[in-house]
Amino acid sequence: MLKILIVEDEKPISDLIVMNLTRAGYNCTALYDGESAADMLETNNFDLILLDIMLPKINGYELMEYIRPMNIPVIFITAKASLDDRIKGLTSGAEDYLVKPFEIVELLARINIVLRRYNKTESILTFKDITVDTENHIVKKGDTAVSLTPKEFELLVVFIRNKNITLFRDRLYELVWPELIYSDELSETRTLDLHIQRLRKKLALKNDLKTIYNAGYRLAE
Amino acid sequence: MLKILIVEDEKPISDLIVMNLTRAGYNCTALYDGESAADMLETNNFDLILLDIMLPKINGYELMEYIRPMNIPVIFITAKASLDDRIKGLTSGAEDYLVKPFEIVELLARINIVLRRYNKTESILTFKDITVDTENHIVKKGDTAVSLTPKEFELLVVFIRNKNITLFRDRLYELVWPELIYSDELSETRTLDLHIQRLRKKLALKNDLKTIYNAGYRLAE
DNA sequence: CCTCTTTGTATCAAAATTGTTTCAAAAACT
DNA sequence: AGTTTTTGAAACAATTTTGATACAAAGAGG
Repeated sequence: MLKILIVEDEKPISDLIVMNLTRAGYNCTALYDGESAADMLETNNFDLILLDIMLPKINGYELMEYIRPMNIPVIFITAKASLDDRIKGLTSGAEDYLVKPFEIVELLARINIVLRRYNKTESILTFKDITVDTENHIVKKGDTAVSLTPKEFELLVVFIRNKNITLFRDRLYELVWPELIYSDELSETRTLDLHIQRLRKKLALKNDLKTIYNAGYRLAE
Repeated sequence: MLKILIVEDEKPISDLIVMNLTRAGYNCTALYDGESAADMLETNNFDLILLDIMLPKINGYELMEYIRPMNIPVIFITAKASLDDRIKGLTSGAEDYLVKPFEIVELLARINIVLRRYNKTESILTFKDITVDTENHIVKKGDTAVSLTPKEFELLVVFIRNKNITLFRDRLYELVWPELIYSDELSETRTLDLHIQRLRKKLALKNDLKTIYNAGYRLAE
């Protein structure tokens, strides 16, 4: 499980982030000032840091200097919308930044991008009793191996990487059948439905992989 | 919660705006001159600014120059109805303008439009114990998920985005059944009533979603 | 109280969307 | 080349959503 450190002094915001990242499958640690963050980094390893600029004791920029040699990706969180800050944040070594207030979905998307860039994507994904080894293309339901075709495998990975998020039909075609999105009739093909059906059958996902009528599908716990 | 900055030196008008916007679910900050507005913008982030033209210290146009690089949408408020001002207001980068005295409903409608144009619509809406996640198409009453059909969902979103506002039948058809407004018989269809009924039943909104006889409906707390 | 207008509700069929089966073409593998 | 596997098209079935119809109930105004 990937570990994310959240350094944000506004408790409500921090809680919101922690709740959502936890639900998305990350191991979260929340701290409320720069000093304890520095301490924590002494002894613990993280895959990503979300860092507020305005912090008590040690501020975000100062902490950044401390983090840089560790080669851990950082996404800045800032309340200030000024362009200066944006530039300063990025040049000080952050991978990305978000301006408060931000959408959770936006945050999740940025985290995904940054982790991928750092090759910190997990090779073992899980959903309930389903385990997916993305490196070796092995899928297990409980202890028994399930053989999936390539497309089925891709689709499953997309769903697990986006669990609890509604994936619209368009989006799914974009992710799994990118070659189709510029051909005309996405609306007339039953391809997606077919693969959904196959996944549901092979992995007994009838109740977990939900249909969102007139929208798409969602893998929910 | 979306944050709106109101810069208006006439206290009664400012209070009126704040009261109504707060009731509509926005986080409001009221300031009474251009200088303190500029200060506030240094450190805080807003999703929209309502800006009076005639202000003490720094006037609206001058402040506008300051705001422009921040890429925050601005709606001008002006007591002057002259065409010159209209043109000047819009060309100086404002998204819209309102001439005093204006109707609150008008203001709310303009705000809605501008925020949508800037993609600053919130993805999580709430009304009492009802939560609507517009990105994931999830509706919850308390902790239990409620499944709504697409039209029901759209209608609910409209009501929550316009809570405490009476939505006239015409307006509701315009927003949820835009394809119908140019067909003739809106008056003879019971479609809206049906969906209202369904929303009331599914979400126990009998007392909150009120019928305004000979007008429309209002979702009120 | 009566009438007219407007709104609420139950029922049901049409329309839209999704699920399923079958099967042939394409791709991958011997 | 022959076999197996994978993929998606086509056709059809099932399900869900939607709105029409018809009638009941409620409000307004005399």
